[in-house]
Amino acid sequence: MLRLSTKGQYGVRAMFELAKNYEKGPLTIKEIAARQGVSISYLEQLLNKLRKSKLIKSQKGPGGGYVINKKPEEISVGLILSSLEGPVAIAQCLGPSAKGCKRVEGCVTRLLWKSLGEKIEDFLDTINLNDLLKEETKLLR
Amino acid sequence: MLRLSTKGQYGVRAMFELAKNYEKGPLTIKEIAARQGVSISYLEQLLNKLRKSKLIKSQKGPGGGYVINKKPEEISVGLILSSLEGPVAIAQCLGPSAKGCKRVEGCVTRLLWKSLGEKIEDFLDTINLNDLLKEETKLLR
DNA sequence: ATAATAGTCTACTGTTATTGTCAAGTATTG
DNA sequence: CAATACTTGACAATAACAGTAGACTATTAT
Repeated sequence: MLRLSTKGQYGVRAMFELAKNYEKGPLTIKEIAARQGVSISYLEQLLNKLRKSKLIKSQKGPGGGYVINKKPEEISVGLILSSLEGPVAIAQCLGPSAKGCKRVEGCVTRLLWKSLGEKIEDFLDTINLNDLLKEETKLLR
Repeated sequence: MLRLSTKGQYGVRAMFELAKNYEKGPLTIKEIAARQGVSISYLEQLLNKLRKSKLIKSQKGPGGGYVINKKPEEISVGLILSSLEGPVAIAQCLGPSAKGCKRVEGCVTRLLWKSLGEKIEDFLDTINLNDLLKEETKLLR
């Protein structure tokens, strides 16, 4: 239960690659796709969304590619995921298109999902790309 | 993102109804379905799973129905959800059928999803049906 | 006994979201 | 101006979800 789509997973991994590379200049989509074993076409869509939410910027032409648009410590995993998949919405009655559920008032389970959602978002917002970078150097040691 | 299926939502609500009723004897599936506005056939499947994991017991024949099999405070929301939908598995590489991902060692994002999953399970395990009952009386006051 | 009640089980179907692929086009640099 | 690389939108396969249907079994009250 509560599976995250591959979109979110690939997206975070791509951002992680970009963060690792951000002082060396742009990374081509081809390179990112190769490192992750994902198709270029699919990755394009994700990077597109991330670019539109200003988390990354792109540079065309030879030598171009993608770079993160903020420092790694300023980009939380929560930001990445909400750019790609919208806000956490455990139940429909909590999402942007809330409708149908007539028991909004006094609905105990709704409160439950709401507070779970908040817990998750809090967690995701406290973790940024720099944390992941540090985590990796720790693992490789 | 991270939507919970209706299966989980209906299941928790059904268990909540049963908890409210548990001292008054069995509740028929018909009654539960009516209170929730869900079809009997669909609800059956859920109650079946809950019965198989011993969270509820059933009684056939006139006057029969379903009753919870433990005290409300002994049934956590986490238990209910994992009976219905299996364990929390944010990413495939964490689930029971983990396969494909060759970067298991040193995969930073995998650790991220793992600890998120644990956070979620911890939260769900700390909340039981009695908590929800108390919450409701608070809301109705 | 037997009729009425109530749960059990399995198979099937429509819908929706996910997970991609493809192709034609646009912009930038050397 | 050619090579490189990003942009966009349409489309298709697959899987998961959500729900329906029907035939069956067990229990109780009369």
